[in-house]
Amino acid sequence: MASILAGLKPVIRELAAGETLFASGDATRGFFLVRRGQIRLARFSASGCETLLFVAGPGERFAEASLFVETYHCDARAVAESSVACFPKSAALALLEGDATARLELTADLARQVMELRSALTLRDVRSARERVLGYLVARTGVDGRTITIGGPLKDIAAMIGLAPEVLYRTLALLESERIIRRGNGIIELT
Amino acid sequence: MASILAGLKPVIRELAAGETLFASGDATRGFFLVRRGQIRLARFSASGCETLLFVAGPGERFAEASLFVETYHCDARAVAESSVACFPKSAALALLEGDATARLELTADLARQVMELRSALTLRDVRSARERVLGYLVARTGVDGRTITIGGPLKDIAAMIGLAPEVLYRTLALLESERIIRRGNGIIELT
DNA sequence: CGCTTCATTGACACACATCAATGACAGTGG
DNA sequence: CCACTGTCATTGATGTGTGTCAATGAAGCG
Repeated sequence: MASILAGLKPVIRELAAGETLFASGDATRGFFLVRRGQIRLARFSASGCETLLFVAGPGERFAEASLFVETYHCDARAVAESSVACFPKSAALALLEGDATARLELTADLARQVMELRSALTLRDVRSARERVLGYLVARTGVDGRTITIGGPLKDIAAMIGLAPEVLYRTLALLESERIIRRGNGIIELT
Repeated sequence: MASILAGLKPVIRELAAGETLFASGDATRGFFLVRRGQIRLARFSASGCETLLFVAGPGERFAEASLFVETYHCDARAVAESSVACFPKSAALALLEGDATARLELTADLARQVMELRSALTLRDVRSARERVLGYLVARTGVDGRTITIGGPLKDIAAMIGLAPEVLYRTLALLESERIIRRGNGIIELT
């Protein structure tokens, strides 16, 4: 990911909790990378009800698609005190036109995102918490096909796979009692 | 859209209703453009339940991401008797390296897909069937911000937003009784 | 040491999935 | 032209799995 950004000079912006980065209808300035904190992307319908689109955490990019449209189509607000890097639209597009490596990389990266999102979407259709957790674990096994390293709190995983944290805790405990998984320090192992 | 196709010689393939274009695990041949009919992209989880990813209609491309991986990750089946243009992988990749217009177009399309998939994923986090259906409807309103045109059976929409068909029927009936929506011939209108 | 966040387990209610029955409708073939 | 068949839409009844609330303990942190 860093290589795509290597040729660009981002503008660092610090945001207080609750501060707005951009609003729906604003002219697009470029895409962003979260350095610290969380940015909440949401859309408000005419009737005023809010649709949460995405919550971007550290290391995640968002609004890449803004490179190709004139105005933002959602609101971006900092959940907590945050720091984001802003990559200007014109520079990013120029890089895309000029640098063969960068353009293939961005395209391939977007393609990978599409596949990952499709996988995540498929996982959500599994009703059973047990099967969904197993599906997630299998999908996240490392090269040995057995070990999953947990980076960050379990409740983040719960949010990612669309379960209440308590349900995830219970399910993991159940799977462990069935000897299907073993849990260690920041590690889960399939048996 | 035609521009991306200008430099390629697609292979035209005719499909009978129900015929499979490719299956999960098949070696990628390239991406496709629907000329006539409808192609249904779906994925089956280990437990056998189906996730509807996309229904591609005339003029729509699909499986672009396959250019960057070795095997397909979903099934493509013709809903009705259809005709698709197949753009071979190698030729498409060569075009991507050479033609700036084609490259930007494909990248923009992938970026749009990422946005749509994120929206779909976010929608799944809405527990309440009522709110989820409303969210879907709001996201699918046309230019007037009020009208949604239904192309295809309601049960396909149910699958797309992760609800049992019966629940969608019930929810729509409820919303209609509350005067929040009006239903007409293949049309839903927000009030 | 408080204070906060995370993890864990228990109890409970409710919303959704599921099964079932019926009607509407299009397509098909005799 | 009319039974026949299949799919879709609709509504009812029912069970269960998940969300939610609550209480407790553990661990990191100022």
